[in-house]
Amino acid sequence: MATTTYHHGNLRRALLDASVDVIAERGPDDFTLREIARRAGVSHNAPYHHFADKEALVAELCIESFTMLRAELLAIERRGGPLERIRRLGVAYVRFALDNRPRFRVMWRPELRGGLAGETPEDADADAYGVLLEAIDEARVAGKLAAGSRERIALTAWSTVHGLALLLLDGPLADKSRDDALALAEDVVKRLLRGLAA
Amino acid sequence: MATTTYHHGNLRRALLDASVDVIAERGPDDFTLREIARRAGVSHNAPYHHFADKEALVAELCIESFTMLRAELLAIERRGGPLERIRRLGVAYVRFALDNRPRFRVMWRPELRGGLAGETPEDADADAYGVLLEAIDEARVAGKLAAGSRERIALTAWSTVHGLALLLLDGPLADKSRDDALALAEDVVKRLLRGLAA
DNA sequence: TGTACATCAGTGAACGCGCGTTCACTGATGTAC
DNA sequence: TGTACATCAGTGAACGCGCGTTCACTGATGTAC
Repeated sequence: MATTTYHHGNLRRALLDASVDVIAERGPDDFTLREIARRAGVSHNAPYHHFADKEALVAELCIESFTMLRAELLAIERRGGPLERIRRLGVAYVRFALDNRPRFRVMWRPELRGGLAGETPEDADADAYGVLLEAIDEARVAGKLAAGSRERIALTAWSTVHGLALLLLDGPLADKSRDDALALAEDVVKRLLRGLAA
Repeated sequence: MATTTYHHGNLRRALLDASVDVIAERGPDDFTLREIARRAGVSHNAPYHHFADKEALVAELCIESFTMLRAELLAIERRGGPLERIRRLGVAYVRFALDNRPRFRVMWRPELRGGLAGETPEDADADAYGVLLEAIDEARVAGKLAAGSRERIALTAWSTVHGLALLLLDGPLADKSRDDALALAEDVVKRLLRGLAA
C-alpha cells in the first residue's frame, strides 16, 4: 500500500491528501487532477503513475474514508451499556462528518465514487453499518429496545444522524460552530434513543 | 413570470424542465448550459435571453424547487390532530425527495445554489421549515410533545427525514422501489414520533 | 386597416480556457553478477 | 565493491474536446400613428 521513499517520497499519499484539501476549498465539483498535482508540487501527469485515472483516485479516497469512519466507530468505548453505546455511535458519526467535511461529501456523491474495482464502497459502508447493527443486536438481546426489526431500527438511527450531518455540512445549519453542532448532535441523538428504547 | 407564446412559446419554462431532465440523466455535476439548450431544441446561447448565466438558471431551479416543497407540505391534510400532522409532514418530505430526485439533489448542493439575488434559498427553506415549526407549536400547545425547545424538536424531525431521503437517493437504499421506500418512511417516522411525543 | 419602426428572441461563428489523457523522454533508484 | 542494465517515477509538449460566454446578425412580434 505505502510506497517507501522514492523520488517524491510517497506521492500516492500526497495526492490523496491534496484531494482532500482541494475538495475543501473548491468543493467536490470542480476538483481536477491537474489542481491536485499542482498542490502536490508535481507535474500534471505524475498522478498517472499511481492511479489509472481521475475516477480511480476518487474511488480510493472514498474507500479510505469509509475505512476511517468504520475505525472511528469501532474505537467507541463500550462501557455504559448497549443503549449508551448506540448513543455514542450516533454522536461519533456526526463528529466524523464535522471533522472530515470533504471526505464526508465525497462518500455520498454516487457519481464520484463511480468506478470501483474489488472493494466497493457498498462493502465499505456495509462495514460501518455493521458496527451499528451489532450494537443494536446487543441492545435487543438485553431487552433495551422497543419492538421492530434490526434493519428498521438501524435505519431510523442512521437516517437521523446522517440527516443531521448533512444539514450541518450543506444545509441551513452550516454556520454552527463545531461545539454548537456537537451539542446539537447530543440532543438530537437523545431524542432519537427515546423513540427506540423499550 | 410566464412568457406568453412568442417565438418558442415559453423557453424559460422549457429550459428549467430540461435542466431537471439533464440532472436526472447525467447527474448534477456535468450538467451544462449547452446540453440544456440542446434538450430544449434551441441554439446554445438562446438561454442568455432568459437567464443572466448558468448560475442564475440553477438558482432559479433551486428556488422553484423549495417553493414546490413548501406547497406540498402546506397541502397536507390537517385532520387527525397535531401529532398525526407531523407524521404526515415527515412522510411527505421523503415522498417529495423520491418524486423529485433531481430537484432534491440540486436543493442541497450549496455550490450549485451559489449566486442568488433577492429571494435566497435560505428564505425558501426557512419557509418549508416554518411549516414544520407551526405544526410543532400546535402540538406543544396541545401538550402532545415531550419537553424541549421547538428548534431542537424540529431539527430532530428534519434530520431524520432528510437523512432517510438522502440514503434513499444517494446512499445504500438507492435500489429500493418507491413503495418500499415509502413504507420505510412510514416506519421510520413512527419511531421518530415515539421519541418526540409526550 | 396599413405602414414604419422599435423591441424582442432567436441564430451561428468565434473566442479563450482548462481539462483529461497520451506520448516520447529523462534521470533516479534498485539489482545481478 | 563496481559496473551494466532494468525498472520505475517523474517531466514537458501536445492532442482533442466541450465548455461558458461574447458578438454581430436576422427574423418574428408588438405598437404608434
